[in-house]
Amino acid sequence: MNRTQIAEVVFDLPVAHPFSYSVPPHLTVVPGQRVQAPLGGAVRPGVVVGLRALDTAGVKPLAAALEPGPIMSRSQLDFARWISAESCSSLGSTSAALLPPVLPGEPMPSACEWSGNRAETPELFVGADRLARVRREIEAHAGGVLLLTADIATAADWAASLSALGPVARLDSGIADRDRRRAWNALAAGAARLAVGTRSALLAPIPPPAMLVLIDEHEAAHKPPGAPRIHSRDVVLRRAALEGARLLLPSATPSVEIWWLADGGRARLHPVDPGSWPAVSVADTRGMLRADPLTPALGRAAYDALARGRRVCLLVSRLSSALACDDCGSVPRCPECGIALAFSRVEKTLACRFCARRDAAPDTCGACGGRRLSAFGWGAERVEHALRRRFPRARIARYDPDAMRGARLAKQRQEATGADIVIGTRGALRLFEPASLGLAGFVTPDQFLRVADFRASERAFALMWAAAERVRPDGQVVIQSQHHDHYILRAVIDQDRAEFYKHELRFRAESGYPPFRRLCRVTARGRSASAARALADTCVGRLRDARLTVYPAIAERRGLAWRILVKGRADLPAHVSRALEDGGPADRRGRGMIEIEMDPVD
DNA sequence: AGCACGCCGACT
DNA sequence: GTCGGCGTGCTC
Repeated sequence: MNRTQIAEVVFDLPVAHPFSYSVPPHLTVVPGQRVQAPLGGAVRPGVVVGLRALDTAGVKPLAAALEPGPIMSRSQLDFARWISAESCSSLGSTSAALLPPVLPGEPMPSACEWSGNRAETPELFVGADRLARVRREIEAHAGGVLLLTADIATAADWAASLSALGPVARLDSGIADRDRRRAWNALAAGAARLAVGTRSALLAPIPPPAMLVLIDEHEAAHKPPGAPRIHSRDVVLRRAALEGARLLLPSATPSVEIWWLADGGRARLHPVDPGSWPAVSVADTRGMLRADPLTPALGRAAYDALARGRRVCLLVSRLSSALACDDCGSVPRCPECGIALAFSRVEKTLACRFCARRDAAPDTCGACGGRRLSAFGWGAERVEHALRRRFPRARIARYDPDAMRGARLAKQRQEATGADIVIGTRGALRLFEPASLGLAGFVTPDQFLRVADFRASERAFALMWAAAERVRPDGQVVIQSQHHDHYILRAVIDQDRAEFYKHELRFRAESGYPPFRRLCRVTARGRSASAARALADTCVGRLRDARLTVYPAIAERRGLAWRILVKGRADLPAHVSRALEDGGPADRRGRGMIEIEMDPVD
């Protein structure tokens, strides 16, 4: 029997284990190198993750090396392993998502190892001058810089702006494969010092001493669909520690997780330049908003702004799914979980998304006995109609960049750019520079406060803060709300972030939400309702056996899918993977499929 | 994820 | 009698 070298190879598949191949005598491969290997009748690209000596029984040979050397150093491969474990994604899918395209004929610069002997404290920049300060830090930094954004458009802006400081390697998918790959090589070879990208750049080789920058750390877009299911914030925190890199986090409204780190001295909050702040007021809507989306206060503010030739942005939300009392403003909440109960108009029920609680919707308000309970909806269309009647001579446009793409979006954008009044969702704020608007108005923000999601308050706070930053110092922000004393509103009125985080952290601690506990969502799908149910029951049983906090499964898609929420500590991914075995993002066991989503953001 | 091998309905 | 539906299971 021949003793040869065996290469362990992972592929872009939802399969947890590597596949073994013999290394033909004419080939030399090392861990971290990309290869071609036969699998399931076809030759597919994969990554060598290990080598060992063994007999060759029943093993096929590698077909070819895709590149002359490893694309990942030992440090990068270990780090990819960590990301894979932490996100319950396969190592193959993780590597495929975080490595540049293969280009035959390109040279392979050697990828360097990370030293990480002195861990730096992550740094928060939250003030009005945060981007200018981060830019100065980048300018002053001697080594390489990796700057990550949540979307391609922002990456393009940064690449353009940083090019004044030297060659910029763009690593996001907004540029051609060839250029992206060359940018990666330029970095590894030390020919470029500045790198800009989105999450696909998380593994990029940066010349030491490295500096990492994550723009708008709080953005949910830092955890886009697709493997690996992990927020870029968690990745850069780890990478900075391993690599001994400085990590800069500019964000007007950091995530509660990051603020908590700063509270505990594990992140450093740089001195804050508060910047200018408009007058923020709450317009009481109790008993209003039946026939008109504008309270007298907001209507007057819009009139004044238009009369002074200033622009107006009205923020609306997508449809509400919670119930509220029109008389006292109270919202039915889950007694167990503390979150607003989701209202289903069709089924006439109130349901909690976290525990499986589901009750018939009441006829009267539990707090004041009022009989007017409604899930109200002032969507963009209805608001626009009402405003056209009220301001017949104003140029009014709707803008909802998250709901459309392509030519329709471009057209809408153009109309919105020239409009006096823009009605839009959160993406509409991107149209406006800081301190440029005459008025920002929130039509029915109570819907944000009521969304059946514990992160809703964080998002509402971020949105209101972002709106206020875009209003001129002599302009106004008007928030129409029944909750005039809500801590989010107080924090925005007083321009006091700490006020928000103090309350939010107390709520999270009391209810056992992140950052104090970790969450995982397991989805069990089946062909039939009974198969799905059985699979879900199996999962719940195994997770309970692992002594994790497991909430009862909630049916979706008429019983074809079941959502299971699991709570645990920092080591939750390992426990969930072990409990469900081979748990990939879409592990098929028998007749069904399991999906594991660590730290869900929605 | 692909892709092959499996056992039950309408066609030349 | 075969062609083909997709349900199930494997890929080194």
